[in-house]
Amino acid sequence: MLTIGKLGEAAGVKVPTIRYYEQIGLLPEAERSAGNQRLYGRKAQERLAFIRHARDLGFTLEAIRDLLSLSDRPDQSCAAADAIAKAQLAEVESRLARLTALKTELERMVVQCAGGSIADCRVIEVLSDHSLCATDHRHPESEVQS
Amino acid sequence: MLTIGKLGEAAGVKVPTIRYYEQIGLLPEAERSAGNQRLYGRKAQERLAFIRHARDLGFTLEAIRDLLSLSDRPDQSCAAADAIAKAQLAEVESRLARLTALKTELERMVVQCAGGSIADCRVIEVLSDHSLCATDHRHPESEVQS
DNA sequence: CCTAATGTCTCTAGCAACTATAGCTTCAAG
DNA sequence: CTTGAAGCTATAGTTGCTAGAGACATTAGG
Ligand SMILES: [Zn+2]
Ligand SMILES: [Zn+2]
Ligand SMILES: [Zn+2]
Ligand SMILES: [Zn+2]
Repeated sequence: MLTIGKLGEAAGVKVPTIRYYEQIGLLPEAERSAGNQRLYGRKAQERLAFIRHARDLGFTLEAIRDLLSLSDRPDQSCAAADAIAKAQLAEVESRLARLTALKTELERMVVQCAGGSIADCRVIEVLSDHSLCATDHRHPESEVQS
Repeated sequence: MLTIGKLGEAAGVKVPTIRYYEQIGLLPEAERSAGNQRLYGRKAQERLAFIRHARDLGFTLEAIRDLLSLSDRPDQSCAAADAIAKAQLAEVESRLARLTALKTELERMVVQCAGGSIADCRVIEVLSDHSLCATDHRHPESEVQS
């Protein structure tokens, strides 16, 4: 049995984060020692590692909640899990597209500025006027979820 | 002079957002009409457009605050503004690198899953074990702000 | 001129996913 | 037995908004 500190160290998760996960019901309430301190076994360790890895891959806590409850029913079809992963992939691809456009514009701004005074700064100039941009990089209004 | 609604429409910014910007001091306190409603002139319009464009390019409100106060002193050197833009470019590049790695892993997961039961689901399997990943995609620091 | 429909006002609370602080109690090493 | 690290709870702060309540202002139609 691990204390919360050891568990956090093992999983690469900060202690308050573990308590937060318990509070929102992502981790079950931990066993307690005689002195009221949390104790964790191997199952909790695996669950936390799963959460950490999914977070590292950009899944939201809501998606992770669903993935965890799916993984608790091994006999069912994995279609729902695959759908969550595909949705996450789509989300990442759309952010990638947007960031690529931003990178283009930021590079242009930075390269075009010859230095000098603010009055002649290309950075300030472009920020003041989107028509000086090469691409349409605007923030998409809404995301669709299927 | 524009009302807050017209200004928001003109700049593509929602009304509560404008009030929020005023509240945090990013926009100066607006003039008021006889009936206590906010009124905006051309200068406020330009300032809001600047903010909106910079937000679209991913700058934080803190960075925008600095950029605005720089642009209010046209005689000074633009080095500080350029530095902010370069930092933002670096930030975007690092997020791009990370998202690219995530995309790789998510694609692998999704492609490798042959369907079937959760017990055999490659998505769940990979999420349970980072050593099944092809790249090191771990979270170096901050994320989010789509 | 009156009314109904918008628009605007202030204030508060909520979202994600933590992080930080304060003021305790418990544990382990020496 | 003492001390300092680690744990506990509870609350508030972070970023950049967004949503709601309940009251006042403005505008268009009849
Ligand atoms: Zn410059
Ligand atoms: Zn632009
Ligand atoms: Zn699957
Ligand atoms: Zn991995």
